[in-house]
Amino acid sequence: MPELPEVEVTRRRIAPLLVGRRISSVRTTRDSYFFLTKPASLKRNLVGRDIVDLGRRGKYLLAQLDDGKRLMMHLGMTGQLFSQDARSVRLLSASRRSSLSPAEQLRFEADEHTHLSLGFEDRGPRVFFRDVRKFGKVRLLRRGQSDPRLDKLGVDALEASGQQLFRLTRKRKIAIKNVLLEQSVIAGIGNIYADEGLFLAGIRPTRRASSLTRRSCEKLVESIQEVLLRSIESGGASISDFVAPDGRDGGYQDQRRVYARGGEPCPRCDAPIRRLVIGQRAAYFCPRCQG
DNA sequence: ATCTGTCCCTGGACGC
DNA sequence: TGCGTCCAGGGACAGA
Repeated sequence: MPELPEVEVTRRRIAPLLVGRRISSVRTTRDSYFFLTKPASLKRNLVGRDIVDLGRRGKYLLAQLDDGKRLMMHLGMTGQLFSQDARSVRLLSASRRSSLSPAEQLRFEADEHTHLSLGFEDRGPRVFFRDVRKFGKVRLLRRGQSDPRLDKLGVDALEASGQQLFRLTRKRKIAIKNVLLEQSVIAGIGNIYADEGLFLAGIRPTRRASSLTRRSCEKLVESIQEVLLRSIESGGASISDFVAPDGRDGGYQDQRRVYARGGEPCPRCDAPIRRLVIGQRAAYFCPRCQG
């Protein structure tokens, strides 16, 4: 479940394998809704281009090309962007692993989930974009062209202020947790960091958004940023599929306080962590600490 | 403008 | 061992 920290860790570690290299070959799976730009068009437009920069907005990655075009990528739920040299069991399903020898498991071969594969003129390692559930997206933007998905994004979570959150929640009657998940309000927060941030701020996820005071909004944004930064430092959260571009697991899954810890004792007060479904999504919180 | 429900997808966990 | 069922969830979209 790549959220801002996982996308940022991906950006930092894949950038050295993209920026400054010239694309010489593009392989894809067959067309599907994963491709906002058709595979044939991707190939046509990418081959021969240099990548000059790799940026991030919310959970989107944007690779800047030397001709002014941009490659927009979203990792969805299970997207993995990584080097051909990466080694990780997370790059192979359990059933696939079971039919391979230990030596074979160490060599990743592009499989049916590897929707985009870039080769480079320098003949160094290829870069793969793999996504089992295909909730990810890739699109080529022409020079100066934007995408409605980017246009709708709110302020990046690392740059948000409590003041902004306060203003944007005044008319919102739904649970604060659901507002945090809206990328049009603050971009980059997903289920894990919404729960973790709310825990750190001592705010119950079901709390009606408009009932938060200015002070609570400030505390909440500070808490979310603290959690996001700590996760980036630890390499992101490898709870199910996330793996860094070099094949390393993140470390934040072990630091998490409440997310996916239903029934376990609260790290602050020992009360059992509760699990609720809010807006069709699981939410974890401490019923005692989060008043 | 805001909110709710549904859908896309696949692998893994779990129960029988 | 194998099969069926449920769950995970980011985001687009339709309809209230």
